[in-house]
Amino acid sequence: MSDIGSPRRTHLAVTGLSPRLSKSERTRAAILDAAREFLRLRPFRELTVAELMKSAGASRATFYQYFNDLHGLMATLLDEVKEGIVTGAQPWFSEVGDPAQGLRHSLAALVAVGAEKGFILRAVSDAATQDARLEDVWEGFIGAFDELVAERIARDQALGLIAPFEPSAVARALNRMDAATLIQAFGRPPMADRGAVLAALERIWLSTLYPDTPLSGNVQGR
Amino acid sequence: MSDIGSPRRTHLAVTGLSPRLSKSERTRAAILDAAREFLRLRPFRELTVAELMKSAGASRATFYQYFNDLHGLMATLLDEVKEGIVTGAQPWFSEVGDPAQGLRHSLAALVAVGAEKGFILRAVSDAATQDARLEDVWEGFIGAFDELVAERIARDQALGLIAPFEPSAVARALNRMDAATLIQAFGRPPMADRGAVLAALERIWLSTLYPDTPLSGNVQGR
DNA sequence: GCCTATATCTGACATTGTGTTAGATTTATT
DNA sequence: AATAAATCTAACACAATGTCAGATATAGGC
Repeated sequence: MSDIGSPRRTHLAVTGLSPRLSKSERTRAAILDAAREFLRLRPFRELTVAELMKSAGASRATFYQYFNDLHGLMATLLDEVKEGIVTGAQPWFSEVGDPAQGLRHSLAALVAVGAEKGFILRAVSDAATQDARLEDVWEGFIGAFDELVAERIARDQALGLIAPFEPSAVARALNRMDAATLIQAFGRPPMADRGAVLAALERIWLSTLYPDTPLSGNVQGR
Repeated sequence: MSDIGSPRRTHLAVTGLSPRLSKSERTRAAILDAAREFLRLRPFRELTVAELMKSAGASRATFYQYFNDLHGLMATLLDEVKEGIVTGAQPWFSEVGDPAQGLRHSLAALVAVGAEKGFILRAVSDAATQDARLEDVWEGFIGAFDELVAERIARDQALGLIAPFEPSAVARALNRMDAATLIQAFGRPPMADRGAVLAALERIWLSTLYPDTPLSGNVQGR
């Protein structure tokens, strides 16, 4: 959790597992909804607090009750995406079954999440450019995968399943490729073809790490 | 040339092939120098016209004599880098000699340029986030390579040198990888190790396109 | 239904940086 | 010295931010 997002908080009436959201929870959700709705169609650079809060149906001052600034809001949106990506990546990381198959499943999940939340990834990476703290959050997010992937590669190298090479630079490059590709393909309308994107990433990852695995199905392109 | 950069221009005293720069040429160069100097160490988000022109030794108003805004300036800086990259990429594109060797040379040149001008690439890609016109320029820059690479792949596929697959998505992914990797590695201090970056890119590109080529030298990492 | 804490609203403010302009002044060139 | 080009100063309007005080509304417990 990135902690960037939230300012002074008041009592936060936690009425048990209330089926209904408290007033402040609803307001907060309305702001996040409005932001998602906006960013699905328009770039972060055009987002202003005033317009956002008009959509959210509250006053500009209220925004600052819930977020320090727009970058804090973006950090919150990123947190939402994190989970989906982390769990989607499990098949390969979990190290059960055929590694190449696991990698394939992980990539498929990554592309699925990317296609759904790509606009958030784009907005966060755009916003990170303008704010040192958010930039740290964003790079921490990607950097975490750098380490996981490098370690995963190293383990299969120890088993002789992957050729011996220094894994960390390769991991970094592949992860940047994924991030940039998802953002390019799904960061804004019009969306690219999911299958084509998946096929490309699969080809590159598998060729690099498990070159003896036959590339399934769409060998001839989509 | 991106045309974004320049505003109203006056007479532009061209005194033949003058060995010395005219006054306006010197001012313009001073601005660009100051920008490069700044961006080598600090991110684009911290660049302001006032501070830039203090370093350049001219008044704030003068800036607007030469550039429409900071994004225009960035477009100009990008133009400088373009050339180096395009010529560096020749070996593979030119299609003489062993393709895998050509690719290797092209990648080496790319990494060399990246290590030198990476901070400009980072600054431009950061700035592109904030300005629709510059964003177009930046994406056009990368998109141009997407097409070149896709065509180059298609040609070797026709010769049976590269496995058959739909080239454009792969080209896009590999190019995004290169851009993001160079920016990550060399976009700001501290700089990454050139050799390690080159080895990683080489491995990925060659595995994907020419998998039967033995990976030279640093197979075991550096 | 009342009361109180919580949340919100309005309207204003100072701040920062942008891009433009007018008119005076410097500098280069011939 | 004369002229044109380049620069300077100083001011302006503008957009957006983040903050604040005080008035007002609203939810939920009693």
